[in-house]
Amino acid sequence: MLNPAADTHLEKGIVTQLRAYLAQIELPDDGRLPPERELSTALGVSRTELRKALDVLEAEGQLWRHVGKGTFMGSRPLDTFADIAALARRSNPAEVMRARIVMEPEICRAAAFTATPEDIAEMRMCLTRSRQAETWRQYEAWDTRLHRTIAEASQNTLLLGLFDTLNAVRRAVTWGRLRTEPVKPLPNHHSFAEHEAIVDAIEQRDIAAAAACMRAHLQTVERKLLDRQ
Amino acid sequence: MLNPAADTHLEKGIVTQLRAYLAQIELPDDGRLPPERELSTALGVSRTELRKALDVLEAEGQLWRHVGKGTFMGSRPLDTFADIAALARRSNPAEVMRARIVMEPEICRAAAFTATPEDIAEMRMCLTRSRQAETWRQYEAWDTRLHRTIAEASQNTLLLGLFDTLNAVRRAVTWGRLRTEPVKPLPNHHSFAEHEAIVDAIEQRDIAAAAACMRAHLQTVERKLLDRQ
DNA sequence: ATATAAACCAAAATGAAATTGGTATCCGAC
DNA sequence: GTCGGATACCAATTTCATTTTGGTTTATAT
Repeated sequence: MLNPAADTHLEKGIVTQLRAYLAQIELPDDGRLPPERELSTALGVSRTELRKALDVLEAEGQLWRHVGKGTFMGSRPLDTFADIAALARRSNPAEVMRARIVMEPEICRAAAFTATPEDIAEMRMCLTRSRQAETWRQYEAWDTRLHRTIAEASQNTLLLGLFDTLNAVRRAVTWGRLRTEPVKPLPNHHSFAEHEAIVDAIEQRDIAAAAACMRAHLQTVERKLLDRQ
Repeated sequence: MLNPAADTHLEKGIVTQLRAYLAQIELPDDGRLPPERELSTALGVSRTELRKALDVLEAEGQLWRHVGKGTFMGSRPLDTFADIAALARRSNPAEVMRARIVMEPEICRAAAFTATPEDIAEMRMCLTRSRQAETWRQYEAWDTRLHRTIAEASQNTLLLGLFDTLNAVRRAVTWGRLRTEPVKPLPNHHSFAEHEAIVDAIEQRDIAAAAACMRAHLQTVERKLLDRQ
């Protein structure tokens, strides 16, 4: 290796050799090609050199790689974070509350316009059931269902899907000591009146009030989370 | 067991016994309760009888069960379809526009508060690049990137994830003839001024204006879609 | 200096084994 | 005969250890 030009030429040679190999090889449906360790012996080059060549092709966008998965021809599938677990891993309770405050009032605004009497009846049922709850767990179940019923009432599949995603992340995020203690919710719990104000606004088709009440409610929830030592 | 009334009474006794047990027991976060085999020995009843009691509570909606998973307090989680393809299949352009009008103005409002100068610089770049676009395709690329930069500027991973999901559905939904024709965007295209108003508002930290401008922009987009024959 | 081989790491896939709600069967008690 | 209890079995699901895979480091030789 006296000459750096010869060196470069050799590396490029591996790239072209790899290109030729990939052009002739029969690939499975998912475009996955053999693991690096196989490929290197098949091409008669060291794994280090093969990886350099793969780096080039990856930079060109001809293939993509992922640890544990393998190396694939074509472009990487959209890594849209629709993955609940991945989202929950990167997020935290503060973000969840902020996201709820951003989304739910507007969903509630839409729902005030589109909710059917049947929707509203279900909301009322959630209200009474949550008041009758004997444990925090039961209360939370009816609270969650109320919020989802409102999202359903928006009559928008996509909004409902986004709401569900948010909710799934909320459940998956680690709340730690923020969790409620195992005591029965008191009758003067702030959420009762706030929930009723929301449903009232929806029933009266007071669109602005519906959004405002939902926002106020969620802000109270957020504040209570911070208050708890 | 000479008396059928006594029989019935005994069964109800198991139900109330189970209710009392569930009220006192400490449940894990997911509301899962011990497997039937444990529960039956813990309560000193046969599995058959326990299952009858569980059937009652399940009919009441107090709990739900699933083979292999277990028995859980509360109501069955609705199968959230966070799957992009499934969402796109059930949705349509109208829903996509409505969802954008619900979400993006509020995300924009948050971004006006949290955007860094670097974020704003990137938004400005998107503005100039979209003006220079030679094709609709290029224009859309920069338009999409502008909207996503705004979502990034909200500094909320979860909101960004929801925005990405919405965007993925938007791309996946069938637009048909609503698609733009392959002509270069005209310099007086409505979006240019609207985009600049949005970025201006964000830069001046005019939170209300940022939300309002984004809402106005998306409403214009929606109207233009309807105008086109 | 550079390339190679080897070892190691964490993410992901894989597969066997255990768990769990649901169901059928058999047996005994009344 | 009917009903409850015990047992065994089934299929869906989870759990856990193992393997595979791309990425990284280290040591060695030329």
